Amino acid sequence: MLKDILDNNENYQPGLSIDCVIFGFHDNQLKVLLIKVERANKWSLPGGFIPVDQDIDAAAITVLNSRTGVDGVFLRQFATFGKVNRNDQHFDKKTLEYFQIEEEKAKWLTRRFVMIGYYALVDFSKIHPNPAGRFEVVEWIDHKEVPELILDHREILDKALDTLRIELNLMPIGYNLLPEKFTIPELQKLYETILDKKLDRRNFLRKITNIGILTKLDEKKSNVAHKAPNLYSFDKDK
Amino acid sequence: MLKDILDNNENYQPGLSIDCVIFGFHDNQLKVLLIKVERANKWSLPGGFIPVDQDIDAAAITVLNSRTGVDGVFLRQFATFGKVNRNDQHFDKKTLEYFQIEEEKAKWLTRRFVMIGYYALVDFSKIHPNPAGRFEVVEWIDHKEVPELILDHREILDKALDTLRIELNLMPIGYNLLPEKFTIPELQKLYETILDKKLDRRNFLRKITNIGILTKLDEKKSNVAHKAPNLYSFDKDK
DNA sequence: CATTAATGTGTTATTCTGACGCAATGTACT
DNA sequence: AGTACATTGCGTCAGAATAACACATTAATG
Repeated sequence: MLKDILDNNENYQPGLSIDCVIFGFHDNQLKVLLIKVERANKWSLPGGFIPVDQDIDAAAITVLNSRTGVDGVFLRQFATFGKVNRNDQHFDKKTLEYFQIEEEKAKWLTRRFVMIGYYALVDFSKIHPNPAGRFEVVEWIDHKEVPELILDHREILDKALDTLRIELNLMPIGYNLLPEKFTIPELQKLYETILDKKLDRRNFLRKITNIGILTKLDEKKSNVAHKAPNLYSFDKDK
Repeated sequence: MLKDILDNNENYQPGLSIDCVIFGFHDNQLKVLLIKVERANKWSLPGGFIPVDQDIDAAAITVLNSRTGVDGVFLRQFATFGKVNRNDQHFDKKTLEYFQIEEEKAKWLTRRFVMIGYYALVDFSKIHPNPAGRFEVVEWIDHKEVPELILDHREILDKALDTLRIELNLMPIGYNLLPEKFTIPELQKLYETILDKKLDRRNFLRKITNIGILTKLDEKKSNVAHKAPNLYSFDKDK
């Protein structure tokens, strides 16, 4: 895969890559999809290169799709990172030998890479994390327990979360992270988890219903302890 | 200059450039700094390439500084543009011949360029637009009278303005565009011009002073018609 | 059938916002 | 000199949005 790209590196935008911060919500935790390749001892954000004949937005969709199998979801560019030392320390001599990459072609890979960051919001229940190969691990990790990441990926993840927090107040983002039918308490937990603070139940309900994008379904959640909460769905027209 | 870069193109990030949307405020107009090179019939945003040994933020500062002579001002990345057709149609055959650029090196220039957009807020009164050479025109143009621009520069300018409008509500941006001492009515005109709508004098005063970042000076504007307005300055501590 | 831990609905006080009234000031004109 | 006038400075008030809190309702559990 990597070797394919290097062998045809003239088909890819040089010194430029895309990383996706993919958020999901499960067990009242905000999860991030991280990958770890064999031989590496640190995790990283899923990323990819940019074919010269693809818009960068399209390339980002490709990255997201290849890892999660979904498309048509919320995907948004949030920042571009280009510190001088953004070269890929993964690819030291030993690794290059291991992958049987010729030194000449390695130059394409080991230069400074400018990275365009996207973040995505996906419905956790619909995703089956998809490793690109046998030597790769793809996993959902609670954003509060993210281990050390390669390069500046930690900084990038933080920036993505900052952006998410700001945009959460500007548009009804939350719905992308939940199944089609959901309860208000679930939605509130999502907001609380992202914003990392407690919200008042009653004020939250009023605010969220006042926006007018929720449809109250004639259906209640079953098999739950205590009072069964009503189910809602997102009105896509608005 | 361009030839210098091409002759040493290995020192520059390939397929990547920086454009700056530089805003100023004068005569109650929001101005944008645009440039026009000889032989071109359209205006464009000031831009530049990215030295491989410079952070992209540093490269943006260089672009800003080379055109305006100032630094240390508000400069902020707002988006990255990478549609497939973002190649520089400036450089058709005739132009390349005119600049005596060899075909081989021209390839470096005529490929698809991904562009990182920054916007800057500068104090109009301190700027002396600085053409890079004899064949270049640099001018402040009212944002409402911007002529047709090259490529997607119009779209980029619009996006910069959108971002400015949003961030105007999030942080006290206005001050970067005014001289050290200014009056509340001046500040209000600035807000009205950026947001393109009338604001109520009294409500504006209340809101802006409540933030607590303005210092009322013991000084009034002189030589003005009618009642002399009080001067304020920006409290940089906050 | 009472207990319990949730959900659904309502009330009140406070703050924020928008719309407007009026006096104070300094220039310009007669 | 005195008056008209445009603009600034300060205040008021009603309505909307927000925050804090009380109480009744529901359904699983023992």
